[in-house]
Parts: sequence; structure tokens; C-alpha cells
Amino acid sequence: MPRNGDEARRRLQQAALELFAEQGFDQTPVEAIAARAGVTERTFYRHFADKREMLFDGEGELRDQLVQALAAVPDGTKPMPALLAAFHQTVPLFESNRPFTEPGARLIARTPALQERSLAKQALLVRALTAALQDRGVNARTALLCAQAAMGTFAIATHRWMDDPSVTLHNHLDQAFRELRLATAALK
Amino acid sequence: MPRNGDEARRRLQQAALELFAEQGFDQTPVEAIAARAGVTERTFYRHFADKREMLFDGEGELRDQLVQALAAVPDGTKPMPALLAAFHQTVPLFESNRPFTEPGARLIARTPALQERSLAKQALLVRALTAALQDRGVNARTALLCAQAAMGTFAIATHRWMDDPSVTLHNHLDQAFRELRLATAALK
DNA sequence: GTCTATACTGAGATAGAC
DNA sequence: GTCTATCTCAGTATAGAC
Repeated sequence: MPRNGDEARRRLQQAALELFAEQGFDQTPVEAIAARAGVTERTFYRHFADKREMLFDGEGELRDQLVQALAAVPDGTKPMPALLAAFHQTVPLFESNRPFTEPGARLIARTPALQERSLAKQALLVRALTAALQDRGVNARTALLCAQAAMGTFAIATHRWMDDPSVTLHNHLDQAFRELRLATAALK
Repeated sequence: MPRNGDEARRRLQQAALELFAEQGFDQTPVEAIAARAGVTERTFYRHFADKREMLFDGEGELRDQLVQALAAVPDGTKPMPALLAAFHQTVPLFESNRPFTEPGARLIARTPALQERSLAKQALLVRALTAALQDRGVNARTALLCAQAAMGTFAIATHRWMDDPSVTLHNHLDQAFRELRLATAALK
């Protein structure tokens, strides 16, 4: 049995995805995942803080890439256009990982406990984007409001893309943000 | 020992709030809550699906009131203005319960597990508002996008109100939605 | 790597409420 | 006497402590 840490981590993820697909998330004990991966239960918790966490591995990378992209947007760009530009930058991350992320997304969609965690991850992204906007000189209140609105719109765009991949994620993004602008323009 | 269900439920909530305030949410076992309320642990779970659920009792009432308020908005009102109007209708619910909800809100703010649940409750509201908008003839995609953007803005307004009660919640609401309109107007 | 606290679940028995 | 809230008991799973 190899003792390579990353190897075990990947085996755990693979085993978990299979078992979750077969019998559902709640019906799959950590013990079963560890067994199929050929490690002990304790090892599982060395790699993942908890059972839900397995499904959100790419989140850190996405966050880093978003923050970096946002910092790279030309000075003077207003918050919402800057956020939209940053989201466009991360599209390749989604397109390249689609075959891997799609089964996970479907599982999340039908598992309440995972939806909760997904929303929590989204909230982390909002925090990171808020901070990144403040680094661009946006005041704290505006930064939070924009980051939240943009994040929600981004999430809608990616969901639509999962449902309808015949349209590119780029187009879904532009379309969703356009709808947001039109809808809010009716205010006041 | 009396067997009145509602009475026990209230005692459980009271006991929980006290204990959470004293020692924190994670450090308070359900057993301790049940003991202080004078019932067994199993009874706790008859009244609440899980430990987190205690803190979100008013959510159902808020949801019902929002849906009702949205249905009462004059026909022809566009989605975002209709949502804003509905939120204004629920302001009394917040103002009257403030002394009760504020300690809970502070606890939620400093307890990650409760923040997750709070976001999940918010997602339920988004669903309900989306459906209510569809009942008003708004198409499904627009309804979801508007409900989500409005809900997030509403949440920001209530948070600002918690931080700064010298301004009315009505004013915080108008201010936040105005900021949303101005920020998104910079798109495209 | 082992042990333990704690969250939650299920089934059947019991005892106030009406 | 029925009904249903509560209790007793026995158990599984997660996660954290040692």
C-alpha cells in the first residue's frame, strides 16, 4: 500500500464520488469511503476537515484566481464591470474541469447538507471579492454589496450553463449580468 | 410534570438561548439544553429537527409575510420594485422583534455552523420569492435572478440596521437598493 | 492510531390531556 | 378511552481529543 499523501487523497475522492453516486451522501459512512480507498477512517480526517468538504476542493483555486483577476483589471474600472471581467477570466477553469465537476454539482443539487456547504463556500468568495474590491479603493459598504450581487449572478450563470451547455459560459455570464442591469434599472 | 407541547418548546428555546450565551453554541450539548428545560434529549428532537434549527424559528413567518406582501403589490409593477415594496411591508416584523432577534443575530454572526444554516434559510426565501414572482407572471429565469439579487440586498440592509439602528430599516432598505441600481448601471 | 464526546435516529412503553 | 407528548433504551455516525 503506497504511502503517498496526495495519492491517498485522490483515492478518497474517487471512492467517495462512486459511493455517493451509488447510495447517496447521507447513506455513505466515512468508514466505507476510507475502506474503499484502502486507508483508515482517521486518514480521511487528515485530508478533509469533514465529509462535506470533499466536494469543494476546487474552491480555493477559484478564489485565488478570482482575486488575482480582479487585481489585474485596469484602474478606474467600476466595481461591477471589474467583477464581471474577473469572472470571465475564470471561465477556462470551469470549462476544463467540467467532466469532473458536473457529477459533483448534481450531487450537491440533490443533497441539502451539501447545498448548505456550497452556500457557505459562496459566502467565502464574497468575502474575498469584497476585500479585493477594497484593495482597488472601493469603500467597504459598496464593495460588499457589489461582491454579493455579482457572486449571486455568477452562480446563476454557471447553473444555467450546467443546464444548457450549448451556450458558452462567457455568453451566459454576459446575459445574466445584462438581465441584472435591466431589472435593477426599474428601481426608483 | 405537565405534558403541554408548546410549553416545552418554549422552555427549550429559553434554555438554549441562555446556555448559548453563557458558553457558546458548539460548547452546549443538546443534553444540557434538555436538562435545563426539564425534558429528555429525545424530546428536544421532537420539537426541533436539529440543534441549529432553534435559532431560526421566525423564518417561516417572514417567508409567509413576504410572499403575501408580494402578491398584494399592484399588477404591472416590475419585479425589483415589487420585491422592494414587499420587503418594506415586513419591516414591522423586524422592528417589533428586535430585542428578541438581536442576541440571536449576534450568536449567528460568531458561529460558523449557524451562518451556514442562515444562508440556507436565505436560499429558502429566494425560492419562495421566485415562485411568488412567477405567480405574478414573471418568467422563471428573471424571477430567480431578481429574487436572489433582492434577497441579498435585503440581507445587507438588515445587517447595516443591526450595526446602525439610528437609521430606520426603511431607510437602510431604500439606500441599499439605490446603491444596487447605481452599481449595476455601470455595466455594459 | 485509539478512544471518547456528542449529534442524531428508531421502536416500543408510559403517562398527562381531552 | 383515545390521543399524543414524552420517556426509556439501544444504537450509529461524525468529529475531536489524546
